[in-house]
Amino acid sequence: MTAEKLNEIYKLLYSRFGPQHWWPGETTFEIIIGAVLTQNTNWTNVEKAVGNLKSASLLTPEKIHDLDISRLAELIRPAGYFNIKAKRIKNFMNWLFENYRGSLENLDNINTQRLREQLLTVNGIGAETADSILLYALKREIFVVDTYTARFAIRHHLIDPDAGYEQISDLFLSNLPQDIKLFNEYHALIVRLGKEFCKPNPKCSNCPLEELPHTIEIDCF
DNA sequence: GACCAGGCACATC
DNA sequence: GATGTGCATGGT
Repeated sequence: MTAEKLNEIYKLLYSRFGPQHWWPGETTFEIIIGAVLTQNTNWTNVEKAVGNLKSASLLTPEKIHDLDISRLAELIRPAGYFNIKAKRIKNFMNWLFENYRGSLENLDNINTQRLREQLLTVNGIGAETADSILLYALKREIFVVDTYTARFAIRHHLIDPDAGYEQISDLFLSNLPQDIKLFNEYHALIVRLGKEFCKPNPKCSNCPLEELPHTIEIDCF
């Protein structure tokens, strides 16, 4: 039941919006940095911050690891929360250098769940950031849950309104084929839907999913 | 000027 | 274990 519904929704979203080409980033490392920078922040602000790092030719693990934290904070200022995010990026770099000699390739040998647990030990990397890194940067079979995803799942009665992160992520993982490309595109399409229609305010109108039976719930966050 | 944006950790009850 | 708060820029 849920599986069919998720499949139907996916087809509707894909036919309406087409492929979203996620994650917008040229390298694995850029995607990881972007995953931290985008925490509770508009993507256009993240692009400015990433642009600053690129212009300074600093977008490699070695350079960021060596970079002075106050300089890093200054460069990522447009992404907001720049002091805390500079710390979080540094925490990730320290983890990478202490455990994997600073090489992202060395993560390839690690089992997905074990890697997820390790990422979650890094201060500043929570469930969504870890999962974004795992799916979009490291190409693991993981479904990312963000604000848009939670709002979408609740409004369409796919999940209990006070479900936690793991529960929502499990909804997709358990009812979709285990396909990295599908997980990638589905999440990106939910975000696209969220940006254009499924907002907290104003409420949904002219939503592409309006024709779906039993899926429209106007109130709730 | 208010509201929102691809969260997270920490304090407090 | 739930609930509240700080962190901050930039677009609408």
